[in-house]
Amino acid sequence: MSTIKAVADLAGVSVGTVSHVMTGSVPVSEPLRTRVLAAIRELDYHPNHIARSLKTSRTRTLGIIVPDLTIPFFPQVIRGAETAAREHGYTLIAVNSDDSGPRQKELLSILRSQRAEGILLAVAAGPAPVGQITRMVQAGIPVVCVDRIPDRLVADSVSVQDSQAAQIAVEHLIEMGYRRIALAMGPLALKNERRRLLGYRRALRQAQIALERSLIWPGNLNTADVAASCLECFQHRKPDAVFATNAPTGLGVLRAFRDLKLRTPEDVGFVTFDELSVDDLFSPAVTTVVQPAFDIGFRAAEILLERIAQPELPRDPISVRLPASLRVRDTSRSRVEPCCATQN
Amino acid sequence: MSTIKAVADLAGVSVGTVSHVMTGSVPVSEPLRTRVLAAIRELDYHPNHIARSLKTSRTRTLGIIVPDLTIPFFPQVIRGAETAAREHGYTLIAVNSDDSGPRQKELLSILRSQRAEGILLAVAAGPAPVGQITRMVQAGIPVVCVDRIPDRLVADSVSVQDSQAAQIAVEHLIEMGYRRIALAMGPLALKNERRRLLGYRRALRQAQIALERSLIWPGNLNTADVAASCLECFQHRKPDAVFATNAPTGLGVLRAFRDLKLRTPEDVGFVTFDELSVDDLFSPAVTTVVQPAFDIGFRAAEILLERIAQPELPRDPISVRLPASLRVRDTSRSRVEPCCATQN
DNA sequence: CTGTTAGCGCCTTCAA
DNA sequence: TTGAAGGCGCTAACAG
Repeated sequence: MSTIKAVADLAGVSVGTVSHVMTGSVPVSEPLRTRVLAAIRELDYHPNHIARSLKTSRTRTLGIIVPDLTIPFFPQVIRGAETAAREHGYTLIAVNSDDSGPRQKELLSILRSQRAEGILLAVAAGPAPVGQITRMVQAGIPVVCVDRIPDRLVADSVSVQDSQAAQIAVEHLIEMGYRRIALAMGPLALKNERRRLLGYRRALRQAQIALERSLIWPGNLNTADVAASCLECFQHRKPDAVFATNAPTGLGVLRAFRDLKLRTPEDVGFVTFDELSVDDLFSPAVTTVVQPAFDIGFRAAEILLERIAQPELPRDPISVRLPASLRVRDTSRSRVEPCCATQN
Repeated sequence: MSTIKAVADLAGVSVGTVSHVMTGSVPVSEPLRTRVLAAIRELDYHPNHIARSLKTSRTRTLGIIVPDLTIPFFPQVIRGAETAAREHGYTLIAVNSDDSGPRQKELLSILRSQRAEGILLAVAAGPAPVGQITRMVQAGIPVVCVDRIPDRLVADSVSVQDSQAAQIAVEHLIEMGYRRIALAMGPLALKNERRRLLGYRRALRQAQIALERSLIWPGNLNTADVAASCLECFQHRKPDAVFATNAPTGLGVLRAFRDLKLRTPEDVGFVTFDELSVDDLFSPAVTTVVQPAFDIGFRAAEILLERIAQPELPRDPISVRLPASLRVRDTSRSRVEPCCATQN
């Protein structure tokens, strides 16, 4: 691997001159410029970012920690963040926490050692070590939370308008004629889930439907477990529709439907957060609350980059909440009023 | 951000001693050890990987370039590679090339500047600059190709057994009673696609079915385009089954079926490479050639790490071809012999 | 066992 | 406009 010195020698100039043509910070005469450029090509020289970073203490690197890259939502967030990062000459490095608190801690530490200039974080569902994050921010490494918003943490965050999203979903079900609407949700420890519950309650209240505690089913984000407990729940008090507040839960509910031989929407209505299948080609075509995943990543990265660019301004935490949209498909078409579906 | 010197000062030792307790390369007496550890915690010290790398010229970082993170196949490959990397104390950084040759070139350059110690590469579909890759390998940065194997490039590679995978899919269709089997495939410029074509031909030959040129439909990996041209193809000579050699193409074919109001398997049989939907919950449940995506990533990373560990051994290129499996579902059950489906 | 010190490759004053 | 030189934070001899 050739060094700046090798280039300088070959071009017959000093390392300083080579550096100048590379950074463009100081003007260099055309003949020297040309010779340097030729030497660079000749040697297939790739400047050592490591050394540059050590000198400048700028790595131009952002980190993003997600629970699991194979959940379709996150790659989109990453693409959004990557796009924003690239526009500013930054590289994004993505890692998985497996929803494990300890692993997240370790990753945060690694990223910090790598001197990532800022971090996008979809917090692990487990007990989150808020202290570490606070310390990072205090140490001058901005952190922006995406999607998952941890409790008790004052930080920038970008996510969907949880309660509004849940509300439109439930309102839609109500409009379709459903009344006994169950809420299959994730752990109440997650703020997002609590806010989705809020939207659910609000929709019911506005429709003057009494809330039934037994129709609220908290889960653990594990599809198999959700499927099992959902079977259980259906024994007791059968709802006429189910709204799932996240994708793993939604899949679990669908599995339970299959095992119970329940058809949607004939036997039970269904709406879920997040696209469960790749395309509209498959049935049941599930009515879905679609999050602006790319935009969430993009906006979060923009905020992060701004914090990096202006570290001295300790403004109040920025909270961006982007609207979700409802994609009405087959699973929520009521038997009662089959022709009133509001498509979009 | 505190430095090793700050830790040394606080602990009342020299920087060398701190370094020793961190790396464990040299024994340190217990009392000093304790004091150093305390100082590290006290200062929330995170060793600067940048500086360490500059000194040791080891970054313990691997790069992986994929066409598009949002294609479900790749996150699994990445998880596999990440797992292997982690077992060896390496970090994996993943980036998207958008199937663009120039972008891939740029990423390779960035990764090289970052001093990634090795690179996993799923080459962009466009014209691939083989020279750059060869140069990297010559410069001592091993490259292992995953999934996509470029032409005219002598390099390590890990992918699925393309021809075998295609063959079992087509054999299955034949066994199900289909005879006029169309092949919806990607560009012939990709070696993988050519090998899948080979498997198709072999299956037909062994079943003594004549090959019909008009039933081979090369495409461009774009779902919408495939759907359109597939409609076209169906005008001419209607096959009784279609085998798609990759996921975007498979989706395109399904769209065409929908537009043509063709049902599977009643009107036409269908098998595709790669899972199209998340779960078995959706219909049509598509018979699928499943690639061992995680293992592909895992094995590729292992080979890469071995190359890194033993740079001096210029062995012949390693080519690993992992077997795919056929997941038989509904779209390939023949009307002719409805009860003979070989489940697995 | 512990401390000292010379660079790793680069950027950036500062002089010339 | 160009060159020389210090030092970023750390590790790895080496000396004590």
